[in-house]
Amino acid sequence: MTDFPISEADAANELMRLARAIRRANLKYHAEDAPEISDAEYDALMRRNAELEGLFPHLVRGDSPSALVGHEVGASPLAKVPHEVRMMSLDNAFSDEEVAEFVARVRRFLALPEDAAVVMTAEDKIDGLSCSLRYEGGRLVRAATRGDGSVGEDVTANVAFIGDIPQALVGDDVPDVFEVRGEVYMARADFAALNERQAERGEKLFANPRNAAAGSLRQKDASVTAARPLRFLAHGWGAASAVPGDTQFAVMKRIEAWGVPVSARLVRCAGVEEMLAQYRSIAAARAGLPYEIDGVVYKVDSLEWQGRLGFVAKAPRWGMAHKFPAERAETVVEAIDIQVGRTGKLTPVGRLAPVLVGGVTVTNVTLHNRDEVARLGLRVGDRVVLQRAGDVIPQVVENVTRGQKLGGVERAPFVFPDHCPECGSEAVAEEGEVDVRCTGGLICPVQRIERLKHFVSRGALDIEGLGEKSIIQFFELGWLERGPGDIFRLKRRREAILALEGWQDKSVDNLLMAIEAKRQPDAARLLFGLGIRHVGVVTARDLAKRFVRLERLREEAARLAVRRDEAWAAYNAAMSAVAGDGAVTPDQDKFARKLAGELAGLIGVEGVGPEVTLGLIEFFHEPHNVAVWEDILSEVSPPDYVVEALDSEVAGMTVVFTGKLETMSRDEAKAQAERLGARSAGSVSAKTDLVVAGPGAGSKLKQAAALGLRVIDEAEWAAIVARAGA
DNA sequence: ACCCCTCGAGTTCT
DNA sequence: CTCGAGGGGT
Repeated sequence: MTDFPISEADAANELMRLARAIRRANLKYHAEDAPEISDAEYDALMRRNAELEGLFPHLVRGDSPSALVGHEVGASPLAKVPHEVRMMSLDNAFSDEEVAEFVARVRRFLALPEDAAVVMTAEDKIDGLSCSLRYEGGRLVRAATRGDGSVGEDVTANVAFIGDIPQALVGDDVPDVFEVRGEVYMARADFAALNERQAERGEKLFANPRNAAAGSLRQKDASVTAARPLRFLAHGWGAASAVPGDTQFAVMKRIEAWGVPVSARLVRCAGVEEMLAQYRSIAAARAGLPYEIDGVVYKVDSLEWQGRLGFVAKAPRWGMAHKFPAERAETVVEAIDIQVGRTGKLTPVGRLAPVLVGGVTVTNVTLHNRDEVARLGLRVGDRVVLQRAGDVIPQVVENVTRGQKLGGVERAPFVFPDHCPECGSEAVAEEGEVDVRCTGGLICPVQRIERLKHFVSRGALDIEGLGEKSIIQFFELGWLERGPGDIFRLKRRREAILALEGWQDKSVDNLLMAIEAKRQPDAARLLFGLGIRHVGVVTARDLAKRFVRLERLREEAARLAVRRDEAWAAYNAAMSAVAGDGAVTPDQDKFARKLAGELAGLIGVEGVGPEVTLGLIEFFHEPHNVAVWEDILSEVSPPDYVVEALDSEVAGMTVVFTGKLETMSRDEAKAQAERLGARSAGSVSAKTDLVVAGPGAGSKLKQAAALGLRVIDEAEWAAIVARAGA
């Protein structure tokens, strides 16, 4: 026997550490464009790994880095750049009423009196692509596209050719760090000239200036960008070590003074009337502007108010885009197909004679559901008016030939199917529901594929390079038979994948690397990826926050399932003498609802009511789901879900606000609690840690007293917030 | 018993 | 982006 210089146990240990270190290095290298270790160090790790694997072939790990090529793997055309401050989008308004509503909402949230003046800025909204320019010490160090809002793409080299974007900001008040945010766009005249050139050279034409700008900026080869006439207008800022002013308007003026263009139509408005006047003035000027715009953006001018208003899921509460009416077009519905989604929902889709709407050719349009088709009285062959809602998703506005014969020929009405077109199972609409669903569940191959797609999708595990095509391909080969866990076993099929058409060494490595990178997935994303009914991104996050480890959530769901079954059995035993059995009686239904409500109370997460609770119980009750879940957990281990919150004395507490609050609205108080790492609940219970009571508090205060809870007033709350430094 | 808001689910095209 | 529906407040 050979005398090894290292024991087998030590080698196994070291291999594990190496796998982890190399994985981490790869991640840093690709995802964040900020390598932690040098190439030489990286190579040393790889060599040591290969050496140990040579000594102990039976210790080669399933996730061995040696199966994967190194640093160049996963290299996408443009490097990823995380945004220090998320790039948000804005809520849209399409009518004067919605604008008035927006101002009223701001007033309500800030608890301002009805007649208090709310100053807003207004400016034209350019149809380009958002870009963030980071200046450090006044010099441009990085330019990034918006991406998904959290992570964008590095276009630093590309924007070097945009004359509007200075390489350095000029002024004695330029902060150390300042990110200018704005829109990269192509002027109309330049767009026309570019397309002319493209036509002359027989190259592809761009559909509109927006696409031309996007295509020109996101180039791996920056020299292509150099030849394209791009421009830039600032409309805000992101991360900043200091903000030069206390109003939106003042800061924009400073940015302009530092040398970055700002819209000439940026103004301040004293109220709804002035905002709408500005909207109309910009709308009138629209055709004569050098660039394309799709609306007007309003922002609360006071930065202090902006801070208090904060954000909802993906947009600030202090801004709004007032869009121009959408362009419309007419076309013919040539067919109506039925699609099956991951939840089994049957969605009718109209196949259209191609038509240009708002700069894009549209050939498909969702018809949503059975009722919508009926509402439009839609039959194959009808002419319809289309518009792109919010200038993006096409929708049918009107059926022009409703009920008419076509060339004297009567057409059959569209019959919505009562069986799944994919698996033949019965398709039904639940009592009181609009959606028709395939009842096949996991029998239905399309549902299974859709669930897999959901699992790897951007909001869930976000496995790059595993798209619809590959999923279908692998699924049909039976490689994803057991469920999402199979994805993590694909590496055993490396050779088999390589043998498939369209797969090269490099693409397989990229894929396997992307999969390996998700061995420690974010618990909330994993939970979301399971596709539990009514559990979306937000709820998944809230649940993960509450349970920290997903296994605890599963246990709780299992406990609740037992509780439900017992309560249900007891109820039916007691009632059987009276009601008899058969279909669910109204009383039974009422009891079931009440029971679900009580169980929801035990979960104790805001936003999780009876329906969501039932979704959780049923998911973890179904043996097949549990098997899938355990299978996934045998492959991945999500770290405990701990959210970083501002350090405060109420972190981890459950706070209830009651009574009238004087200096802030309820929503604002709740948002503050979240920021301090506390949960805000709607009602007082034994789980409540702290009650913030304003004047006029009633039953909740009594309850709090009965439970002996700590009760404070608004001023004390404000002090806690201040101490946390929020 | 309602009303408002937020969340979930499905979808378009490049 | 829009729609419907769930949750929570009034």
